[in-house]
This record gives sequence, structure tokens and C-alpha cells, in this order.
Amino acid sequence: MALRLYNTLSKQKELFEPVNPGKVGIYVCGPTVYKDSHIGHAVGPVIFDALKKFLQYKGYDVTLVINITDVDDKLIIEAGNRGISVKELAAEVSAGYFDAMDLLGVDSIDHYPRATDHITEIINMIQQLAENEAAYAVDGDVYCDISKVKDYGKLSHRKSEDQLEGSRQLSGNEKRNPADFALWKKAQPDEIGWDSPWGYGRPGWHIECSAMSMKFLGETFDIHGGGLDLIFPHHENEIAQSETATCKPFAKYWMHNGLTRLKTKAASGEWKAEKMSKSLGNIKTLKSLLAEVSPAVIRFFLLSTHYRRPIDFSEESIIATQKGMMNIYRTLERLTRISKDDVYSDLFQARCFEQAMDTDTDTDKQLFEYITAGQLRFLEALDDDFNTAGAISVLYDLSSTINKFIDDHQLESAASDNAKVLMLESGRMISTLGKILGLFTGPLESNENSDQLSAQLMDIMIELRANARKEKNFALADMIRDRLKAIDIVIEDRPGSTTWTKG
RNA sequence: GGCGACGUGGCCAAGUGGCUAAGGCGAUGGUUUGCAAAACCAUUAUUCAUGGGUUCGAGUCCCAUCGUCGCCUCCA
Repeated sequence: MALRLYNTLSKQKELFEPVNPGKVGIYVCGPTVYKDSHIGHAVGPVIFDALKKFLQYKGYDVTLVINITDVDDKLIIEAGNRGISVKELAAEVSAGYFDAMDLLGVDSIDHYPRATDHITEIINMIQQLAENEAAYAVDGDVYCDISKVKDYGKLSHRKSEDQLEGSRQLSGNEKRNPADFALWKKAQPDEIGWDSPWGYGRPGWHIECSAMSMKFLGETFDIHGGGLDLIFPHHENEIAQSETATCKPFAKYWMHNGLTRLKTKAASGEWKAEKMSKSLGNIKTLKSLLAEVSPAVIRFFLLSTHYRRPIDFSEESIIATQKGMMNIYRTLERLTRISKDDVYSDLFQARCFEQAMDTDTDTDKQLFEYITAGQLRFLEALDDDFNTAGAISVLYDLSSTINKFIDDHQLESAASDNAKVLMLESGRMISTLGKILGLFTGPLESNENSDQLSAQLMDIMIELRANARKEKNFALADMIRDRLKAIDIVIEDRPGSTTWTKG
């Protein structure tokens, strides 16, 4: 099985072959930390964290880097407005970002480099560009001369001369070419800045990504990712300055995720979806969302759409996703309940799974075949341009197949036998596959029964209700159930037992 | 004005040349249940924005039209 990825450079799916066999370097553009992050900022990290896990599953040694841009005009303005330093602002906003990443299960990032920690590398790179005669200084500012850049526009597939009409007039008229971009910006003495060969100033927008990606991943590396909106000018300029500085190819594969849109209902009743962006102000911050919805649901939601498509965010779709995801969790918990074993632990070796087939009845064989075919379908979907949506649909299939198996064999009430082992191993296939994407890694916290006192009280309630049912006092039994439901506790009667969940 | 993406059932969403168009949410009926819940079963797109074309064959390729969104300016 071979992974194919869509490469923005070639506009088609390409066979993935790392620059150095067995090793993969991934760089993803992270946030500019001047305001709280919104849901869109979670898309890249979640996708590339999942991609890294998948590549690791395939045996690659993966290094994943996400940068933090902590100095730029917007930070300076925002910090000024709030009367704090740029450093303080960046520290505050990035702390919130890291918290969110943590909650979302984005745990595979090897480095979160900050631009301000790499001023030396940035200055060195600008000097390299100057030596190659692709950079020029004008009164303390330094620009990249795109006329010296080979193949400028190869990523965004556009010619700069076509762009002028209808676009906003660019300010810096001291530039030789309107499309030249700043590598270094002159700063006022009271602003944040660093000394450089061109005077006191700060880095331009694109240069930090070039400098930092090369530092951690080498001059040529495998995958560069980010949102679609970064293709031009950010990534185009990264390529321009990087390749002109090193005279070597920069990133081999460019992966761009679709943008998150906020779906809202207008007064007229029409649905409307708009890109979520800090400048438009139609933001749902990660912080507020994570307070309302389980982070596991958000991760599942983001991976339920193919990464290149836009995600229309609405409360309805989150709720629908949550319900679907809970169905799978419910199956996994059902297996735990029946088997009294850990369904989230790793799948036994394939041989073990096959041993469960010893009885070799038809339905057992069918389940076994369906589960192993599902594994293949799951992995094939991911191999096809990392189609997480297709892969996740397999988990639903496996879940309902296992439920059907349990019903057919009446495993809920039957004594332990071979079928239960097969059932448990099948469930482990769901969590094993899920884990490749960072999903279904363990029981949902909300399903952990709260404190000990509540658990003991609930035991009493359930016992009282069981007695009432035994005496056919259904009015009392139903009253207990209804009253509990009113405080969000759901009672479910099963063969031989009654369970409760706080919902 | 230039460049690009997208338009699949009530909603979300896979599928990009070939059996009867995945899957989820929702809905309806059924099995089960004391009644529920959960689970399972059945039904829910003769059709993939529209109109042409290529092909033995198209949701899938080409052209046009309409619509939505994005980039060209800070943006994940």
C-alpha cells in the first residue's frame, strides 16, 4: 500500500516518497499570536498530527514542526491597544493555543519554534539572499527581488502582472517591483526590534517560516502544510526566498487544508457560510468552543471531512457528529461491559485474532472477514490523499457489525465463550484503527461515573427500582427513571443488569 | 479584472470512467422491552446544480451557463 498525497505544486495526487528514506519532515504554519485562536487554527494541527500518527503507523520516523509567529504589525498594534508588551501578548495568546492543542489531543508536535527565538537565523538568511543579489535594502527596509527568483508563482500558479488590476494598490512604492516583499522591516526605537546589518528592525512576515523550517528539517524537506489562504503570498514567498537563498528545492509536497466557515442563518432564513477570520470578526474561539463541546468531538468533527474541503461549522453539524461518535463509543463501552476487559488496549497479534476463529462457525468467520476487510478499507482510504472521512466511515461500519454480532449471539446475556473473544478483538480493531488518527484512545471522561457518593446513591436507586419492577410496581419504577432523567441521568435496563450514565 | 475551489437524498458527507451511488444525523415502520432506552431489521437519491459534448459506458472526462465560496491585502 502506498500513500498518495495531493500536491499544490503539481495540482495532482503524487506518490509519497520522502526525501530521505524512512524519515519524514513536516512543517505547518501555525498562528500569529495576537488574538485568541479560533476553530480554523485547530484544523491544520489536528490534520497534521493525525497524518504524523498515520506515517508513524506506516513505519516512518516523523518530525513535525508548527511555528508560532510572535512578532508582527498586528501584535504590535494589539499590544499597544492593551497597554502590554508584545512579548506579554504573545505569551498569553500562545499559552491559550497550547492549552487548546493539548485538549484536542495534538500531542505529536516535536517543536513549536518562535520567530523571536530565531532572529539570528533570519538575519543569516537575508544576508544569504543579499549575497545572491536577490535582496536589496531601502532606507532600513530589506526586500526580496522577485525578478531574481526562478519560477516565481509556481505554487499559486499565477503571474504577478495579472494580479495588479482590481487588487489593492501596494503601499511601499520604494520597491523595485510591486510584488517584491519585505524580508526585514525598519522599526522605531520604541518598538520591539533587533539590531541588524540594515539597522534596527524586525523580520518581515514570510522569512521566519523559511528560517525555522530549515533549521529543524533541513534545507529540503518533505511536507509543508497550512491553510489554503496561505498559498499566496505566504507560501509562494517562502519558496521564493528559500530556494533563492539555498539554490536547492524547498518543500517537496505542499498540502493545504480547506478553510473553516461559519454557517449562520440570516434573518431571511437563508443559510450563509463565510470564512472564519480574525479580521472579519465572525469568530468562534477555540476556548469558548472547547468549553461547550468535548474536545474529542471537535477532533472527530474536523477529521470527518476531507482535509482539502471547506468545513462549514454550525451547531447542528457538531451535534450530529457528536451523536454519531457517541454511537461508536457506546459500542466500545458495551464490549467493555460484556467482556469486562479493556477494549482500548491494543489489538492482539493477528494470530491471536485468528485463534478466536477456532470454532469456525459461519457467523464467526463472517465477522472476522468483515473486520479484517474493514481494516484494509480504513488504511486504503488514508492512503488515498489522507481521506480521513472515508476512513472514519469504516469505523461506523465496524461498530454496527459488532453490535449485530452481539445481538445474533445474545452475548449480552450468554455465558463466556469464543464468540466473546472474537467480539472483543473486533472492538479492539476499532480503537486500534481509531488511534491512528488519535481517536477512541480511551473511554470518554464524561462517561466516568462521577464521585463515589453518587455511585453509591445510584446503586441504591437502581436497587429500589429493581425491587419495584419485580413487584410490578411500574408506576414507581418509571417515576424513579423519569425523575433521574430530569436531572440528566439516563437509566438503561439490559438483560440481567441496569446501567446509568450522567449525560 | 485575474487566479482557484466547490455545487451528491431533509441535513452532514465519501465516491473522480464500469455491478443495484459508502457512511453518519434525522424521519417512518418493525423486532426487542412491563413501558422506555440502547441495539438490530426494513424503508427514506431511477439520481449526483443546469444544458450540451466525448465514450460501448460519466456523479466521475471536456465545453458552456447558473450558484456558492476563497485568493489577488493581514489571515490556519
